[in-house]
Order: sequence, then C-alpha cells, then structure tokens
Amino acid sequence: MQVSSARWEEGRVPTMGTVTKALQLLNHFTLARPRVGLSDMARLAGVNKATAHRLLSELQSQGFVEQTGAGREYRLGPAILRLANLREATVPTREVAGIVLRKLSNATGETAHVSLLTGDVLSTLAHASSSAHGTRVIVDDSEALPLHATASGLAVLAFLPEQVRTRALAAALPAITPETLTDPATIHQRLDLIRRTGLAEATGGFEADVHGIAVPLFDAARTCIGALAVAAPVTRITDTLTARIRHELTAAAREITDLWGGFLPDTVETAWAEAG
Amino acid sequence: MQVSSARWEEGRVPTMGTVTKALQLLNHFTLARPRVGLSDMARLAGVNKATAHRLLSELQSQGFVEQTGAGREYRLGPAILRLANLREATVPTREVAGIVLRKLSNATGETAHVSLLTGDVLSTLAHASSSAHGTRVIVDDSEALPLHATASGLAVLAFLPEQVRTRALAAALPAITPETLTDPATIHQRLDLIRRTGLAEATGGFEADVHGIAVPLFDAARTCIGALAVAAPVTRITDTLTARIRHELTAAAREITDLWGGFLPDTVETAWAEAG
DNA sequence: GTAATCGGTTCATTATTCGAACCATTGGTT
DNA sequence: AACCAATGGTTCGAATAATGAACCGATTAC
Repeated sequence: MQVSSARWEEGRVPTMGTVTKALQLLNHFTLARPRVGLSDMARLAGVNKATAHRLLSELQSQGFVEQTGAGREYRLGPAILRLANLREATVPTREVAGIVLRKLSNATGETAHVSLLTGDVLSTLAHASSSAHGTRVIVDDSEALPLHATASGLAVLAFLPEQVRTRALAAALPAITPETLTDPATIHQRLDLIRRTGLAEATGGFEADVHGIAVPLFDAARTCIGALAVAAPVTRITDTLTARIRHELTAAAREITDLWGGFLPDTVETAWAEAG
Repeated sequence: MQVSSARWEEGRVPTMGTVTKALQLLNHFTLARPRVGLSDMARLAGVNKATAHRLLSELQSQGFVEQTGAGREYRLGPAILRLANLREATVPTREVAGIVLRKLSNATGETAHVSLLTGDVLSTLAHASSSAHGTRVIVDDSEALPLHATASGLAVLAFLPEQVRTRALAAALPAITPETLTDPATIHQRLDLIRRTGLAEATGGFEADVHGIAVPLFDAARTCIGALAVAAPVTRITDTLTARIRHELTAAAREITDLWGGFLPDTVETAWAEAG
C-alpha cells in the first residue's frame, strides 16, 4: 500500500479504516471459492500476510469466519446467519421484494432479481424466475455483482452521486467475460445514456449470452440504493420483448420503491414517463 | 511506598482490536431493539460516542448497518443477507442440524434447538418444535443467548478452555430474570457438575417457566463450539420426561457431531455412558 | 535433499484510533 | 421565550493499536 515517500501528494490516498478492510475480506469468499487460505486471502485483498492473519483472527473471534480442520483454510462463520435472521425479522425487505419479483417474472416470462449496493459491490437480495420457457437465466442470491459488468450495476452507477461514481470507476475493472466493459471513458458514456432513459441494458458483460435490463431503486432521501433487473437469454431478445420488459420493470420498480418507503428523483420520473 | 504507575500491572490486558469492537456493536441489535441511535449504541457498547460513530460509519459503508431516514437511527444492513446465503450454500450446517432437530423434537414432544458460540454469545442456528402439546416453548433464531443464563450457555461454558471460561465469567453477568445465576462462584460450582455429567440443566434463567436441558457440541479438534438443547415448560417437567430428554439429547448430539465431522472428548463420552 | 510453499509469529516504526470537549438541532418545561 | 437536556455529528492532540519485513517450523513438490 505504501508507495514511496511521496505520500500525501494531493493524489488522494483513500485512507481506508481497519474495520472496512476486515469486512472487505469477507467479499473474497464466493460460491466458486468458498474456502480461502491465509496467503491467498492476503494476495486477494492486497494486504500483508500478518495483517490478513490479524483481521481474520478478529473476524474468527466473533464467528464471522471459521477455520476448517484440514488445511486451516478460512470460510464464512455462523454468526452471520443469526444476524441475517434478525435483519429479515425486523426489516422484511426481502419478503416484500419477493412478492413483486414473482409478479414481474410472471409478467415477462423471464428471471427477475433485486440487488442492493453494499460497499462497492451489489448484493442480490432476492430473485424469481418464470417457468414460461425451458431455458432461463439462473441468478444466485449469494454471488456479489461487480458494478461495471452488469445492467444492475450500471443502473446503480449512473444514479450514484458523482463523487462515489468516479471513485468506484477508479478501481480496477476486471473483465469477467470478453464482453465486459472495462474502459472508464466508454462506461461514462453509457452512464450518460442510462441517466437520460432511466434504464440500463447490458449484454454478456457478466455471463455470456445473458441480456440484462435494469432500473435503479431509491430510498426516502432519493439516494440510489440498488437496482431491479430482468435477465433473459440473448437468443430470446426481440424488440417486443424488451419493450414489454421495460414497461413491467418500471411499474415493478415504482411498486418496490413505494413499499420500501422510497421516492423516485424527478429526473427518473420524467425519463420513465417519456419512455411510456 | 506503592509504585503507582498502574500500567502493565500483570492483571488487566484488555487490548481488544478495533474490528472486534465494531463487530460487537452488531450484537446490540435485538428483536426488542432493532434500531439503535448513536448515543444509545455508545452507551450499550461502553465506548466513546465519537468511536461509535466512526465504527458505525465503517459498518455502514460496507452495508452491515444502514440508517433509517427519520431519527437517523442505525439498523442491520443488507450485506449480511448475501453473506448468510453464501454461508448456507457452501456450509449447510443449518440444514443438517434441522433434520436431527425435527427428530429430536418429535421424540421428546418438546422444542429443540442448536446454538453455536459466536464471540461471547450463542447464536441459535436452527430450531424445531413438536405439535404434541398445546403449549410449547418458542425459540427465536435471531436472538443471541447469554452464556450464563441458559442451559445451552452453561453447557458451552463448562467445556470451554479454562482461560476462555474465566474471561467470559469476568464480564458483567446481567440478571435476565430473577432466577438468573449471576454469582461467578455459584456458576463455577454448577459447571463442575455439568462437566461430570456432560449435561446442563437450568430453570427460568433466561425466560421464566422454561426448563432447559442441554449438551455440548464439539468440532474435529474436540473444541466445544456450541450446544444442543431441549426446552420445556416447567409445568410439564417430570423425572420420566427429563430422563427421556437426556437419552434422546445425547443420541441426537452424537449424530450432529458426527455429521459435522466433530468428535466427543473422552470425558464427555464416559460421562454420557455412565448416565446411560 | 532442498527449494518453495504453507500458516503463523515477532517487533520496531508509525499511522490510526481514541476521547474530552465542542457544535448545531431538536423537543420538552418552566 | 428562555432554558435545559437530550440528540447526531465533528475536531484535534495524545496515546494506542495497526503495520509489514523478516523469521519460524511444517508440509509439500521436485
């Protein structure tokens, strides 16, 4: 992290707190890599091994990670489950979203999902898929979505405060697929379009052959907190389908925003009204 | 002449890491108090208001807490949900436990639950209740259980390493009900008995009129990681019922320990064998 | 046999956290 | 209106806790 003696050279060093660093370690556990060793974690997070060890030890002491007997690898711990129960028991956002999602997925015949901004990734809160077709897009509630590679992410990025957006795009933008947008300039251009239409579309940026259409979600302070999206196989995409999806998507987004006690910014309101 | 630089006077070496402190803040959210203001949180956690604010801000930046519009109170955030999904998708301990719990609750006609040690509280992982009686004990998966006030907690305390146990009992031991054990000496005495029998019983220490019977659970390193318990209304407790519960409880604990890849310490093995 | 991992630890340096005191608001009492 | 006691949030010097290079002892790979 320390570069040279040229430290506080205006160039904005983020000065990330210790707690943030520890919590971000948890984001390196994925479905594909559920167990991570100490050295791997240090590499993935870009921190010293000793630091990774201390942070993991603290997370372990509180049950946020635990160690498997063999190999001493770390994995997510049981404390998270109780907190998740408590969160859903007291703030049933997921349940509420689920109702709307089922309607949306039925109306479109495709897979729908809601994701919320948590740190600098999106966490999928809930999803629903239709049985209208033999093939369908599979969404996983336990996978974190990068902001630059998905329709949902672009929708959120577009409506985030300027400062947060630039900071997010300043980080490394890995290419998940060959289709992933990785050039900041290109992305900024796309975001302008998304802001004008209030709607984001992306093809194959996260998973090949998947076309995503997403709209942003807002809280009571009109801050963008996540996105609602419908994902369909590219082979099924037609103008009539996208038109229907857009229509259903905006209606469903209004409903969720309302149920969650949020409000649409005027810009989005007018953008959606124009699109009809 | 007393040396008064009371710094490294052998005793007291608290040195709690920042991350630990931040994570412990999360334990102050409960079903009864789902939203907590800044000042309240500082008081509850015994830290300076400025510290609480900084820790909460970091937790908020990663989506572990969020602020409600009015009153600016904090509550648990959505990031926890995704991690919980990931944990259960990759380590299905809860699902496995659920199967055994249903059998146990059917066999005893009472409510059964599994809790794991997370930090210095127990997190209930799963529970099952029988429909054998009109009245039954209600267990909540989202409530943290204090170690000194429940049968499960005592079972865990008894089989924790000496050092950890004394540290846990050195903290404040609030009286949840008038029946709660709060005297360390009394508790230590109870723990001796529990170690000899491999089984903990407690009446009304956490909720009035509830009798709990619990046994410890161990991991592959024979470290105590939690407890399995059956809870019944005191009015229903008889010698024959407790005898049956003990029998079923030890059998179920063996099964869960085995399914989770753990092993019983010899001391527990012999204690259970003697009890028959 | 040895070279390269691994998880984990040590320790001097220094950057980060801590907390008393301080705002600016809000809501209730007199 | 004036007052008081809360609230959420911020400031800044002092003191603490985080940091990372080097180091262990075990495994594993060759």
